Amino acid sequence: MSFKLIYKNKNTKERAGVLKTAHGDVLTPCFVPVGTLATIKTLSSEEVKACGAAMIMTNAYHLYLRPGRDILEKSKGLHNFMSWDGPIMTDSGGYQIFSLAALKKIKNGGVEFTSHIDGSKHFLTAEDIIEFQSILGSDIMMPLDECLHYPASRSDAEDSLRTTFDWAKRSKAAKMKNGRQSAHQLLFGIIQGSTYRDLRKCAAEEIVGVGFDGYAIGGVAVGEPQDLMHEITEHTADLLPEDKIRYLMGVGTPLDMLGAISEGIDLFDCVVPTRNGRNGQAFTWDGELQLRNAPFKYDFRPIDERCDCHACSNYTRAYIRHLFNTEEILGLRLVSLHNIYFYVKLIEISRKAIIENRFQKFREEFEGRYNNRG
RNA sequence: GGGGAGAUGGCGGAGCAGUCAAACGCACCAGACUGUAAAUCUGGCGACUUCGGUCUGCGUAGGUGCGAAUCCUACUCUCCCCA
Repeated sequence: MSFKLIYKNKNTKERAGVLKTAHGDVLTPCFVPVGTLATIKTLSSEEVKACGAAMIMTNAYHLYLRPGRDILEKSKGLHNFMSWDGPIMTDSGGYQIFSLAALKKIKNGGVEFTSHIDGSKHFLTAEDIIEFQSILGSDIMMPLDECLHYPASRSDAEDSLRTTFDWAKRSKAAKMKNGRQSAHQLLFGIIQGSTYRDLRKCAAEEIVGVGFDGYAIGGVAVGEPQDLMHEITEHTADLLPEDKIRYLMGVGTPLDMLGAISEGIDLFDCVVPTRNGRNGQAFTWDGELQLRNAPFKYDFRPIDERCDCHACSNYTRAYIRHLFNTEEILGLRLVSLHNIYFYVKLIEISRKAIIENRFQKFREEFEGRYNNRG
């Protein structure tokens, strides 16, 4: 058993648990920062750790292109390569089929794509992706899947589901075949199905039927309205076994995450705190700040007066605005650092509230304050 | 003293009779960003506006012409070269 449920409210759906991995335990709910190219952009592994992040995510597809298999093999895996000794999850490249659609073609057993770097052609099967992730030595592997845009036609969603299911089975078989080399690695199943409730149900049954160490809900936050995203998330989460970890892929904003926790989600990853941070947006207990904006010119308070992260303990909004204004790299770093710290803290505090049976009240208070910015 | 070049919106800099409220860049002001081809992208940037327009505008003052940032005259100011 890799996942243990520690607390589950009888009337509501939020849960607290612990996921055991080869590089340590992950307390859930948990937010996982995204470091696609084996770096949480602008931050060192030590800094990310200091933010309190328990686990990070990188991307197999991107690392396959650069630095490539050879270097990762010779560096003795990803943990060693990037000096991160905690748990690592690796995304397969399924999202890149979505985001780099023009460069991709789904063929029997895998995906053919044109490298966005040098234009070279590659064909990767579901098995290749698993094998590569075993070279990376990640603690959690994701199978190749297809993530559709919103809106997707029903027939596209059905076709895509068949592909994703086929890849899921092949991924699991490939992992089994790897034997001892992958024995310490977890493999999650991904539930797709776009916005079609019955397809989500069908996908959940099939994927759960194959049996994975955890279950991911994919294909959300791809352009659909917020309400719909939550509706699909809750509906899909309800279809998953209670004793397995549930991962909502690519979500989200602070409000999205608290909503999803209420829908029974345990794990999140999202680029928002880092990408938006690099673009000058800071997340605080009082809402979001666009630190590049003129009103911060003379604002000598920290980003968030309630935050004790490195950036908030030492620097002011006026200074950070100045750094953005002058395109100094430190600005990107300080806001990225704060945002990750804030995300991690928010979910940590949520976990505590869940265990103390007061999560809904906490969420209400947080939302009230967060939306009432000023 | 002689000869030459030029003055365009916050700055740099196109335009050289109509399609010019004036390219482009910078600066400035906003907005977006959800399993990262993102330190990126989008929009605004004379005034007023019932959002259709209206007015004021390309050093200053006149003039030509249906029409001028664009042509002519004078003036003011800058820069370069020669003494």
